[in-house]
Amino acid sequence: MNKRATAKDVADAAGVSRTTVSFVLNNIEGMRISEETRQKVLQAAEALNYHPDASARSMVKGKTFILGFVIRQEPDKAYADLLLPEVMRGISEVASEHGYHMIFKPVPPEDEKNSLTTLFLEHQVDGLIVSGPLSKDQEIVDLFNAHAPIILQGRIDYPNIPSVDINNRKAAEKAVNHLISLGHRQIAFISNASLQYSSCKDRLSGYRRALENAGIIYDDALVFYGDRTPDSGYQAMKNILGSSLKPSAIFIASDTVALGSLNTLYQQNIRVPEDIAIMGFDDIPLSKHLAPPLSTIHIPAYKLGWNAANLLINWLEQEETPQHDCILETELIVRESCGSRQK
Amino acid sequence: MNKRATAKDVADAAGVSRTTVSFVLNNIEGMRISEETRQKVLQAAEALNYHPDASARSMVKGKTFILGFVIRQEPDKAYADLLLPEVMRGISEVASEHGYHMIFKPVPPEDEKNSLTTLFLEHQVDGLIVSGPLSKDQEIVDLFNAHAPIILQGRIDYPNIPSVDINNRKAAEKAVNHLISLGHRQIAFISNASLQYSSCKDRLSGYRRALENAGIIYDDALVFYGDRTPDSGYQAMKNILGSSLKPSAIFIASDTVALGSLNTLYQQNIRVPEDIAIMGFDDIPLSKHLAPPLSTIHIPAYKLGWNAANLLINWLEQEETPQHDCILETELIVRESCGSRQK
DNA sequence: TTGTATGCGTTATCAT
DNA sequence: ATGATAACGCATACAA
Repeated sequence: MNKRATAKDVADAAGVSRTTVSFVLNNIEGMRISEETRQKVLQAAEALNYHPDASARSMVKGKTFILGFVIRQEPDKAYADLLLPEVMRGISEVASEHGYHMIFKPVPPEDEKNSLTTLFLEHQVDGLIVSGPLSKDQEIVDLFNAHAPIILQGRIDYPNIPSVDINNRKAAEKAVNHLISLGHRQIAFISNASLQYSSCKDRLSGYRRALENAGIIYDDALVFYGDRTPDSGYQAMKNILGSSLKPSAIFIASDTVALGSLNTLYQQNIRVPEDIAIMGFDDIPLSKHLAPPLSTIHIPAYKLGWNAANLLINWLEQEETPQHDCILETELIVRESCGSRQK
Repeated sequence: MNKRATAKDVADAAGVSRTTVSFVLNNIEGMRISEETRQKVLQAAEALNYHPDASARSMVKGKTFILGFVIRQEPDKAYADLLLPEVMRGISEVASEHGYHMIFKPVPPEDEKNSLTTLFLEHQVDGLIVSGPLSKDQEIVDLFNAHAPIILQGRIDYPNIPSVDINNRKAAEKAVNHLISLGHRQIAFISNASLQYSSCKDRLSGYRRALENAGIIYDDALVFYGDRTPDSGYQAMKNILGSSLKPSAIFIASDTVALGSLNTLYQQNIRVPEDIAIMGFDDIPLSKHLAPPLSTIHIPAYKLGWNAANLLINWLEQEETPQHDCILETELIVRESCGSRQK
């Protein structure tokens, strides 16, 4: 890149001072500038293709105009999340509108060199949106208490940290109720991941609650665990089929995990939904294209990102911490994998 | 966030000058500093939790330490690309190792306010990795001629711009050869997207070449177009089935598009591979979990990103433009969707 | 071996 | 209405 024009160059070209240039270009209210100089400056800037230097600007403003979107997971898991791109799209759209950029980064907990705190300390970002935290995450708590602008996408076991989320328990309950309404009583559960994550805990509790409301006894033996990957779903399903359990339906709390489970069933020539009903969770973009199309719970991923970014930017610009969590509605999507009512 | 400590604070605490602090912290070679002051500075920095301010550092160094990863597509299409997360992972891993951050952004061509050039002019990034360019992209050419550090992930019709890519033609040929070796002669083609993209053009030409090498006459009527989405594959497949054509195999130059096509077949009770053979392209993470598991061409997405980032950072640090393109190998993945040899 | 002085490109506070 | 000038936090050439 050839050398860029500075404000001084524009000033020289227009025959005014740097201050005037700054006033004109930033549209300062108080100062009334003669239309003549105004035009001169504008033209000079245009001619020299002047754009303010981001570093210089951010140094003097004390702001980077950069939002961090960080995932509390190992990179391979983080990037495998099929809902993430939609969340990112929501964030970056809002960011873009407000003149912010977004840096994306997996930052697993307990990573010394690469902490959330460092991002603030080095002043790389103005604020953070943190996705998929563990229930206990002391660093987030500390940061919040130090008044760092930080929005959770998810939930942790600590009050008052502004968050954008869905009601996982309620959504899971909705999913299992659907299965129950279809006549299923023996319903297995495959968790999306370990119960260290609050979303997993909440989905399990929704499953349990739906069962109990229907007078079905909750049975630990029917609960299995995935780790967000199709492979884990493949394995979990094998375990179920290999056991003496004969569930007529399975609620899998992640479409991605369900993908692997479906694969097991395909291999063993077990038909869905004729032989077994499958209910997913997440509504990843391809669930509707699976064979059979997967019934699931729709998560408004784009809106999740959109809301998180808006809360954060509002916080940054208005200097006020959001007072309320933002809980978005989920939707039961009935496709074909659960079939219709059992005889 | 409470006020951060500056180099001056560290200097005061250690009882030395700011210069000394800088020397110690940046490990300047020439200057030999007494071990005593060295320790004093280190301890003071530690105690104050000092981290250099990114904006200030980048202003004085004339570098942002930020890499831009931009997609030449509309946001909704860009974020729907299921291979992208792996490419990002490759980039961000390398970036991270070298102390760079990555900003990700869809920047469609012809977007006035949001151009690649602006990113450089405002000095938001040190360099760019541009994914999925159209064959003709004047802005990229101009930028390259102005010596902007820019790596293509893909190819455009202009020589010498450093790029990281696969050999799309050869890969497509490989895929179609497999179909031919299985005994298929009537092979339809669904393009991943419009031929404005060179990857699409190249895949089509590979298809054509394989046909001709096998003495099969190329027929325009067998060529259909997707637009990277499952929906477009769904529609294309409907068109094929609705026509008088009766291909025994279809090469779909995108697994994502194939997903939709598979859905059409499922709905119409057409079995894969018994009734029709399907070959994909991309090897997105879930292709192996589909029913049936999809035969496809594996693209080393992570390595694509990894190489692009390495080339770019090398360019930035060594000040030398890469001289050679980096063409990565693809691999034919045989799973179940093509079946075995036809009788 | 360490300190002084200057510059990076902006914005913003003062005078004029 | 416009122009000097200071300040932001850091790195570094030069001086001591």
